[in-house]
Amino acid sequence: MPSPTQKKQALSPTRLRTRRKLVEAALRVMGQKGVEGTSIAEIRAEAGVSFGSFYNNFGSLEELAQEVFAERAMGVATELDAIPPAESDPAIAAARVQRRFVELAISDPVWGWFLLHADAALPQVEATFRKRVRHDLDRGRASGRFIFRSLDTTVTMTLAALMAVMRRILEGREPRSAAADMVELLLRQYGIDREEAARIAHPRRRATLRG
Amino acid sequence: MPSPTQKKQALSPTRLRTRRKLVEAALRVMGQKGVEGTSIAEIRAEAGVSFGSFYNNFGSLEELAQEVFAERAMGVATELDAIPPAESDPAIAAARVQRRFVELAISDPVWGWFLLHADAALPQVEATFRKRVRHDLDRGRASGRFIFRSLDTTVTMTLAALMAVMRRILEGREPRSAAADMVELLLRQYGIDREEAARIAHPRRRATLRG
DNA sequence: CAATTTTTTGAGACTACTCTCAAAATATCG
DNA sequence: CGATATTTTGAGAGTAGTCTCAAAAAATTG
Repeated sequence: MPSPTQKKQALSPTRLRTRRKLVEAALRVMGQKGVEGTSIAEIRAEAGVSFGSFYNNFGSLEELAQEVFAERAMGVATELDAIPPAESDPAIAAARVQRRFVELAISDPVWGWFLLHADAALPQVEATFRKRVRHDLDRGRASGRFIFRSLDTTVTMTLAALMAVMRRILEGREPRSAAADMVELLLRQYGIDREEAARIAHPRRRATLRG
Repeated sequence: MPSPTQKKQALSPTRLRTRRKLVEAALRVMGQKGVEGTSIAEIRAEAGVSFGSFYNNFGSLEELAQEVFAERAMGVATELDAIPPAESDPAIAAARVQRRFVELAISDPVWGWFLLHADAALPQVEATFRKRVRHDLDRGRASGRFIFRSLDTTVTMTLAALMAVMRRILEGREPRSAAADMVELLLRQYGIDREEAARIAHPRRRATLRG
């Protein structure tokens, strides 16, 4: 037994392969049926390993789900950090990150659906994204670019918008262009005026509005 | 057996009392554990009736959940329709309805939690509220008061905001005042400018903003 | 390659739930 | 009140899933 202070006892290649099968199977199955709607039996079957192997690697379904999220989320974070090499305008930076986040999910629906289900089931998911959004909005406000009363409420609404619009697009109920429309509405929330919000959210399109 | 065309064969008082017990038990238990996280066994126990009586009244948990929602939602709709006796400004009307909606839920947390869980589990819930929000926003846009690109996306974001802010307040993570802050941000989304959004969302408070 | 350690395997014990139905209780009615 | 119809009851059969552990298989090591 590894001592509790030892964070990672190097895992044998064999064990690592089994873990990998489970993590990948979990991403697929949980993406389809939700974290709570999935049984260990299903994941074990999809992964092609035995019950024993599941328990040899994870203590519960939730632990496995957390591992799936942790692995993928790290990749997404790296991707998002790489976008604006050095963008000084918080509005442009936020717009790019938000838009890319939604587009990542819709270009990889298995991940997108997993994320939506995990968001409802794992507190860690909301906490992770909340931290990042809060940081971005706080900087924008500190610089005077964003104007709003409550940081918490603005963060809550931003996260809710990201997830809801992502879901609607994945369901095929809204077009991909909804991502840019969402960004425009979020910028307005942050106190950016209508014309500028349109320009930033739709860099190429003419900023015409019905209304 | 009543013919399928007959919508409602009048239910006997005895049967009605059993239904009532089940509906009220379901509201409580599902509010706490979620629609999907609740078993028939739990509700039956909470209601103090037998398994047989459950099946004599409802075909499934989901059917019972729908009945709970249908009954309560009707009451809420009536309440919301009664608010602005004749408010012509769509912005003021929307602000009042949205704020009252959140306040209804937080003043009756059992209902609030049921609603949040049901929103995730029953398609009918989202459909019901969506219809109403869509109607209100569409009128506001037609009158020229609201300006936005996509009605669908704006509706999606509004519903997401209502549910998310309601949840955060019920969790005790945001103050009750978050409801008004939310309304202010939603009005900005609809194209109302900052000063006016502040005035409408916070009728009594001085409209001072940090930023 | 034989001994040792690690990992996998899956049948089986257990738990939790769903759904049924014959009998009992209750309500209704002439 | 006695006869009939309605409703409730709960034990029990069936299903689906969790978790365990002794034995088998595979990997590692001297």
